[in-house]
Formats: sequence, structure tokens, C-alpha cells
Amino acid sequence: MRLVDLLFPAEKFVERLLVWYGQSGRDLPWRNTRDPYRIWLSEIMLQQTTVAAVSNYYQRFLEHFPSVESLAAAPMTAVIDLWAGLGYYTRARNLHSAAKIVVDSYSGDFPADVEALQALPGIGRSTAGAILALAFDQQAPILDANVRRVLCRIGALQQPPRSTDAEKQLWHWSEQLTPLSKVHDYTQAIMDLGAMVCVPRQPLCEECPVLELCQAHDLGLEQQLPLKQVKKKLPNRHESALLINVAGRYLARRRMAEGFLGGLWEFPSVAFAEDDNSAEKAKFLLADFGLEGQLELLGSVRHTYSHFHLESSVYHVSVDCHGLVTEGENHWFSPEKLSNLALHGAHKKVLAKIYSKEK
DNA sequence: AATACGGGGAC
DNA sequence: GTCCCAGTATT
Repeated sequence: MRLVDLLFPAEKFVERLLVWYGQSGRDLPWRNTRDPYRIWLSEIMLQQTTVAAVSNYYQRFLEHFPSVESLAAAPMTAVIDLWAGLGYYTRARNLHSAAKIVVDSYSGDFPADVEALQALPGIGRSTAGAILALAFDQQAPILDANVRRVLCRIGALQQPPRSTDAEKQLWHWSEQLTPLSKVHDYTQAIMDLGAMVCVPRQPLCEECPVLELCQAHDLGLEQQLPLKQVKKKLPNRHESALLINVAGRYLARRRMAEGFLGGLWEFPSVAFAEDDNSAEKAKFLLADFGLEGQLELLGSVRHTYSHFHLESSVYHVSVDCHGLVTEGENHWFSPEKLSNLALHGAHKKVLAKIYSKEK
């Protein structure tokens, strides 16, 4: 493929964008700092996550871990507990291991170098660029969802934006536009433009400072671009989840640290095929704990993940002893403790079935 | 090149 | 319901 250059001078784009940013930019919790630790934390939290979802997590996380040293010294479970609800939990694991590397190999100072940053777990090209631009004011391009959309429209890119060719073209344009000076402001500005004006649906073109440079607008394609990705149907999965009650307390366990929903808490559950009997599976699971009792189906909850739907059949059972449950990752919790537990999203819905039962 | 990886808000 | 979000790592 051949890379296309933008049809206008980058300086013209940057100049207009920065004027607009000075008047209309957002005030966000991670702005007004050049602390690489804070910039890095915000960038990781914001990967594939909305600003609204991140704000409170960011503040709370910093209260517990105000420095990279404090984060590196923490147990992984404490980091996961603070991340619970944000999603994409590999980010939390990578955050923790990257913190240790920064402390051990860089004396706690983030390297101002794109290769060194990208070598840290959880930091790809765009996040490395963001840290360089925002913390060190170094000329480095980013390509997040905001910039991707702005560039798809500015350059009227007529390809699916996540295709390999499109990626190359968009990075080229991002490099072309990223200025040598005022990179910090420029980077915040182009993200704000994407978030506030050049929004996914019904872009506010009349408010756009670079409307005259926009190829999509010239062609009347601002509503069509970026092109939509072809979506595939998500498969369904099934499980039975158990609310095992002993003297008003319920059994929960922490998932293994690695893998899907790693380190989060959940109720005992077992997956089954679509045509299996959920009650039968629940009974066997209960027997695995050395327990038996009358299972009551409280209903089912549905939860959608990034790559499948889950339907969880929720069973309640009251038993009079703790069975084989003595140690390990299993614990008995009162309902009050459960509500503060780092349960994953599907089992927060499962937990809600307790309260609907108790009323 | 395709897939795994969460959860919530807007419509 | 669908679409989208300050993407990266693995296969």
C-alpha cells in the first residue's frame, strides 16, 4: 500500500486546534500534572474505558498508591481489589509488574524513551506516545479512539479503521500532525476534539476548529466515517452459580490470579453445555464441597462480556455445616461483607438475588 | 491477521 | 438490543 499525506500543512491544523483547546478543553483529574506515574496510571485505566468510568477509580487508586514505589510494594490482590469493576484485568496485573520493573530497573523513574516504555507490560505504541507527550513533552504520536476517529474524518479514510493498512495510514497521519513543541497541549487537544466535537454519532461540525481542513466534511461523509467494523455474533455460555448459606453467611472464592477475571471474587459456579441440566450440575458442585441440601432456583442472570454472553442459573441452598470448605481460596461472608467484595460483574448480579430472596 | 480481554453509558 | 470507549498481548 502507499501512504497518503494530508493535503494541508500540519502547522495550520495544530494552530487552530490549540486555540480551540485553550478555550474549550476539558478539566480532568489527571490533567495539570506532569508526573509520569500519574500520567501512566491514567493512560492504562483509560484503555478501552470511558473517562466517566475512570475518574473515581483513578482518585481512589492514587489514595492507596500515591507513588510507583508504593504500588510496586503492594500485593497483587490489593491492586486487583482496587481495579474490580473497571474490566480488562490484565491491565491491573501488567500495571503491577511494570511498577516493579520501574522501581527495580529504573530507580522509580519512568524512562523517557519510546522503546523502554513499550517494553514495559501493558504499554503499547499509543500509551508510550501518550506518556512521552504528556509527561515529558516529547514529540510522540498517539492513536487512541479519539485520534483515530478524528483522523479517519480529516483524511476521509475509506477503509475499516482497524485494518492493517488503515493502521499504518493513521499512524502516518498522526506522526505528520504531531508538533515538535507544545506536544502536551496538542495531545490533550486532539483527544478533546474527538471526545467533544468529532464524536462518533452526530459530530458537531459547526463547532469544529479544523472544519475547513476536513476531507470527510468536504465529501459529505462525516456521518459515514469512520467505516463500521463488521461485528460477529457473540456465543452463549451457561453456568450454575451457588449461594450456599450457613448461618447467614455465604461461600465465595477468589479466582486464580491469571486468566479471565483473574483475582476477582465469585460464588462457586460450574459451566455447562446448553442442553445440560443446570440443577444437576448445581447438585454435583455442591457435593464437591461435601455438602447436600435442597436447592432452590432463584432465577437466572445474564451478563455480556467482550466475547460471549453468560447466562447464570442461580441456586440457593441452606446447609448446617461447612462441609469440606476449610481453607484455600474459599471464605464465608456475611451479606454486608459480600456487598464490599471485589466480585466480578456477573456475580454482582447473582448476589442481588440474595436480597430479592430475603425480602 | 484474528482473537482474547469487561463493564457501563448513550441511544 | 447496538455501538462505543485515552489498546495491548497472544496466538
